[in-house]
Amino acid sequence: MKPIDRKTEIVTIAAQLFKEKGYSAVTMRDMAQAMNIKAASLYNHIKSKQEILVLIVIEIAEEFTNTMLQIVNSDETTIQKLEKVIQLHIDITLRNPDALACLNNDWMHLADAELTYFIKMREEYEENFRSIIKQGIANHEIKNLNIEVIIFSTLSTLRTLYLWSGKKKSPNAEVLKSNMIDVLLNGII
Amino acid sequence: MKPIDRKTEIVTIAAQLFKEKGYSAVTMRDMAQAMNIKAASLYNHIKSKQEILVLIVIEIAEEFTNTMLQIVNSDETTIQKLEKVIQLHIDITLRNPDALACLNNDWMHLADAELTYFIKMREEYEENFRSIIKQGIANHEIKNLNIEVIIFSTLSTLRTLYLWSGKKKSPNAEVLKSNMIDVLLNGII
DNA sequence: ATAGCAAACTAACAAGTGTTAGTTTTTAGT
DNA sequence: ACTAAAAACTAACACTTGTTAGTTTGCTAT
Repeated sequence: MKPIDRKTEIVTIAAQLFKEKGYSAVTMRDMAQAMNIKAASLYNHIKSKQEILVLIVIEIAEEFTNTMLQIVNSDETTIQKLEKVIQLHIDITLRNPDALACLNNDWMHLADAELTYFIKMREEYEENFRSIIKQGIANHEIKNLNIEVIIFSTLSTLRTLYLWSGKKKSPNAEVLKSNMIDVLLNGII
Repeated sequence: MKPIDRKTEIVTIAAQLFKEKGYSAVTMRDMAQAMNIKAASLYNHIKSKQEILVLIVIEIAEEFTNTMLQIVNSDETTIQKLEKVIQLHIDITLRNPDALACLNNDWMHLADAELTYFIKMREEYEENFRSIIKQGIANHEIKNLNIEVIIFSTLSTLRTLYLWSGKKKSPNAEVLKSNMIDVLLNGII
């Protein structure tokens, strides 16, 4: 009795396909073929193509948002907070790299309420990240460089972590984490 | 007598649209509307939708490839080489952020020979970058961290620079460059 | 065995896709 | 003013898209 239902299977396969070609380029018939069924059969399980995208993107976005909120509100040092943020990205990405790719590349194909909701979460996340850095600079825990450059380069790296999935040269989670902390925080020279 | 011909206009507008919604989600009718003409009229200037993508992506990819080759083969220090690579990305990105977005997100929609060609250039670029880092580690100019993590985090940041375009908070080219060098090479703490 | 139900199927739709053919308008040089 | 080229247009094509309706298959619990 494997408890994964058909709907979850569809969403999982969809995420894989979206990662490769992007939401718009993947057709319902593509997904169906990947599951060895016909396109119409998908509709016994899901409401629409949109719904699949929402299921992939929103849940993960909420996880990021919620965990980030905890980190920001904890009373740890800036460095510790940053380490936790790095950990958060690595954990979620390694657990579901396809969904992460989707979140990064296909969020703009969300519609209506979900699109608004996603954008709000994304801004909130960035704002919380900014406040961590800001405090770190005030504390002199972090160098007084251009804050936007710091945020940008760190988030860029963390957001594209999903590209590691399936690469032979990628190290395991622990090595990845410690090296990532080293590179992002201490620099490479 | 402004020398930009109609074909260039189409490619420019297409790049803008591709940046917003991705290659697959942009229709010929979308492009036409953005130019206040009908879709069929586009074909007086371009051969196909594919051709537009090729024109946007390949030229820039070649510029990256060629300049990287020069940098690798120059006899400068590793640090100087890395600074030049950062400079390269900033220069090209600021000159044409839309095309850069396209190169990053839509290259997989290239077809046949151009797809192969692009992938070859991309691998070559990465391999050259890797050899710079490798030599830097051998020289003790760069810390002996996991080389793949170094490559990945640096390239991630440089490749997503196009996201700065249109942001109010983005600094000018010089400030951007010096801060980027600081953050990427020396770290933030 | 059989009823019931989940999940597959076939067939079809209306709208949207890239693209072509043929025609008219606009522009520029004499 | 006239001609020729450039660039727009209308109309249509063949195909693909997401989705719906109605039907058949296959499993599970009685």
